[in-house]
Amino acid sequence: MNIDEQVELLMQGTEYGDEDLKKAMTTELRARLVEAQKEGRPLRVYCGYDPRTSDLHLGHTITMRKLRQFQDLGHEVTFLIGTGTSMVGDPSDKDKLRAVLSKEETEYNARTYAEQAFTILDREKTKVRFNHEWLLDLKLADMIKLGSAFTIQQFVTRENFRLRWEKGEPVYLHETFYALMQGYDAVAMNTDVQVGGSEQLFNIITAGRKLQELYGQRPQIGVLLDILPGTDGVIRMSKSLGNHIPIKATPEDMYGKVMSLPDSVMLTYFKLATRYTPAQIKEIEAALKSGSRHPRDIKMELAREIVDIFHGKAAAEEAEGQFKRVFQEREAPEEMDEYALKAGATVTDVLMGSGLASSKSEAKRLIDQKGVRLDGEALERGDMPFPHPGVLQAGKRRFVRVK
RNA sequence: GGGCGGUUACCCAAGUGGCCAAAGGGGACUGACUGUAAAUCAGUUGGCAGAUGCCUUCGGAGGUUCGAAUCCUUCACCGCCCA
Repeated sequence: MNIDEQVELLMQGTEYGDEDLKKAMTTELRARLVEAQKEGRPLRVYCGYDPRTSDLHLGHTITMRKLRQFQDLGHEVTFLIGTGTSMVGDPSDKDKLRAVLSKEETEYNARTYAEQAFTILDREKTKVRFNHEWLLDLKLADMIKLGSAFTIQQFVTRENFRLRWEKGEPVYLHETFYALMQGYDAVAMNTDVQVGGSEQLFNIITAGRKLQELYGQRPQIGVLLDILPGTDGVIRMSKSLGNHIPIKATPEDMYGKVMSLPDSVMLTYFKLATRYTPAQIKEIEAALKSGSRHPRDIKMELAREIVDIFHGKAAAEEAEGQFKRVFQEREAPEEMDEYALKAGATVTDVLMGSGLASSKSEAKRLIDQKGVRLDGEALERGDMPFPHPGVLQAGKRRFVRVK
């Protein structure tokens, strides 16, 4: 891959919210790549992860995908776990104060986090580091030096703080340390490139670069990635909003969730969450625009790719097969949970016993809404004895085989 | 330390003595439509019961009242302001 192609790949999916900044970063990245090649040294690249959850979703993986691209181009990648920074909690993408985590929680999360990250990163080539190693040893004198590079105004005008300020919510002093601490990570590791979400603009570009200069280093290049929307297609993917695709989801579930995305975000997904190259994505974009390919088929390709990444090709194909059966042909899936019919059980009993309904009222509601079918026929009453063994269906996609 | 305000169902949020299982929005679920969706439309969204019936819920505990999410006491947590 030549340098131009490398730059195109590495800048794929980035979002700076400002064209000039994007141009500047692209130019700097290009220059640094040329230089590294000439000197025969890899770039030092890192991304920091806040170990406040152990349950990763697709949104968490987009920076890992980017790191992997650097890795594949021969650069040195550090997976940095924010054991020090998490004591503060990044205020960047929240309009609320974040809870401070205990050391135990943090360590547990960090371990499972890294483990899941290796479904994307190359384990052999990845350095894992913890920023408490250098952050917690900082002296007050160091903090003063770091603090001298920033003004109160910079923080007050930051949108997330400003909103809280205006709403009369507290903004704690220690929250402002976060940017300094993250910036210092770049200094401590003397990095060339830092990858992060676009909400990391302040931390990476303002704080990181400024502090590196303060310490006589060359400022890093920020590779800021666009936000991955959740399954609603609009809001950033997050578990608390319930619009996430967990990477531990079963292949079938993952495939179905991807298919439920609105068409409008398909390309974003290709750019951020798949192994596709810029050239391949351009092709898809063209096919979509000209109408030469059905959007549904393109989305199926996306779903296949994403399931493949986490579960492998075979599982992806199987998930696709099941999806076609259940949704396109409206038939029952091949594999489903089974439930042993007990003598004298009513329809309601079976719905509850098999977990299709969590209460009798819910069972009744489902039946009233014509959402319950046995072998394709709607059941009318909940209080009648269960007619006969067969495939029991609640809604469109929940099935149980009653024996 | 002082003054004031808050705590409601999955989330946000209305409700200031009976008409409150509790408005509205979001989310979720069901149905129609469809390319699987999205959008749109209709419905459901505490539990139990063969209907207008009963039980549990409005931060915790206790009290006033025929009757409380609503009033009082107290405890806990949170916020704002003044020092």
